Amino acid sequence: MKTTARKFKDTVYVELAKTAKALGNPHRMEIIDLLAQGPFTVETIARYTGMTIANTSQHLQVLKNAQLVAISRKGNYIYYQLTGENVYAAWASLRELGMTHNTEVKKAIDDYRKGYHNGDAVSAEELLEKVHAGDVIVLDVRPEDEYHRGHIHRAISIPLDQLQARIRELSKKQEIVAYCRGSLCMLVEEAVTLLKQQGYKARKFDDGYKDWALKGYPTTMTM
Amino acid sequence: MKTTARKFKDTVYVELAKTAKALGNPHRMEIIDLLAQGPFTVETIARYTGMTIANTSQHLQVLKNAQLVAISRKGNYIYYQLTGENVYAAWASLRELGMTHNTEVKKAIDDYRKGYHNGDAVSAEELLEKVHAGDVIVLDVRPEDEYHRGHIHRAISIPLDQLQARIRELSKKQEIVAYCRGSLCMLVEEAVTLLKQQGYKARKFDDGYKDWALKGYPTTMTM
DNA sequence: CAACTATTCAATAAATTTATTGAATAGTTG
DNA sequence: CAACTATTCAATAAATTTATTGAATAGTTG
Repeated sequence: MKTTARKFKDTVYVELAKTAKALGNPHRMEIIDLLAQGPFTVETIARYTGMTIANTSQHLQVLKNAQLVAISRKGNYIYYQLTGENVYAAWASLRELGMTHNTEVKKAIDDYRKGYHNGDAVSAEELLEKVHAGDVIVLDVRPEDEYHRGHIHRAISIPLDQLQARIRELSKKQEIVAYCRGSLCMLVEEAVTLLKQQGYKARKFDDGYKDWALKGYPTTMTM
Repeated sequence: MKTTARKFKDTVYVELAKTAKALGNPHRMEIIDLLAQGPFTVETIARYTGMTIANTSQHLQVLKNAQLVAISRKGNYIYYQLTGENVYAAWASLRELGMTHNTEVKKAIDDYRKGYHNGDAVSAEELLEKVHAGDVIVLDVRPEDEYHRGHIHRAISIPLDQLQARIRELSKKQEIVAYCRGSLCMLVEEAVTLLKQQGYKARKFDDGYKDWALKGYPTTMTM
């Protein structure tokens, strides 16, 4: 009886460690972060992370073997995607852990944010109220395809690289809350800085799209 | 600007990967699982996990460097403990991920549970209602010191190894819900089997103490 | 402060992980 | 079905992780 219990534990811990190990590499961390936004091809992932295609493929195989990502074919391309919500949930709780416990991470975030002067962030609860009340422009600054795959309810899309050109579409009278992927995505900082420089009432959302969706707050797809 | 963003990301992903890596070893997984119950000495941890003292110490150093555990001295002994709740939270979400996605883990749990025939488990919500209503005996079968460090509100303590001797303390008329550490702790299975054999109305709690406490459900300390 | 004891350290060998290169493969398109 | 292209594979070298052993250390107790 005791030995069976020991064997059971051994199996479980070995397997859980494999999952953690699959996450335990900087490149794979970044891949998961990216794939949380939706499916991407090996080529896109490689370009995004600055790795070679072969190396990217290797890391994707590791994630696939750990059953953290799955593939689907569309035409000539293979798309990689997370196998489920709890993959991102686990990733997010590691990020959370890092952000509260890891001195280096805290320092890096502080340093980076210090470069901008964007004031206080809007919390998810606060934003939810504002969305319900309808007295806010919610601005999605991610690339357009990510917006179409899913965005905060009633948000409008102006990707960061088009923001300067399309800034007139926004009103200077209404409050604007901008958001991007998550608490490690800094597109939103650039967006808010740009908006404020030009006299818009802009604030940033504290979390990102995925965290919003994970809370079960209202989202929309337009595919 | 772009390069700074890249550098920021690199730092963060490298650090997050370190945290994941610190969790990415079967022994360390088990250590975290144990430390979630409270502080323990190197010697105790070594005995519990079946490792040598030196090797246990090495693994504890890894966890300490990753800021997942911290030490405190009491008399001649050094006690190791988790640095915070989100360490267990991250561990638990990895466990959750394993339990839903990992075929080996699911198989191991099924096989092990199959050895017992304890019927359906009681969910946390269900148990909370029962506790409020007061029409249930909540039975903590963990070692007594873990009980004293914190237990489900109104639970009584009979460690598994004393259960046979002290079984008369329980009533055959009232429903008994037994629990132990968590969803990977199998003490509760043995306890429920024993109780049912002797004619008690026993069921098992689906989660464990830590998961209950993490939900913010009522607990008591008796130290 | 001497004796004691829990814990850590340093060195080492074996095992595993990682990135790179160039070739192979598998699937699609017309 | 031939040509094409995205992706994977196999081999390799360098780097990292792991367990073990025996010695060293740091802190406590009386």
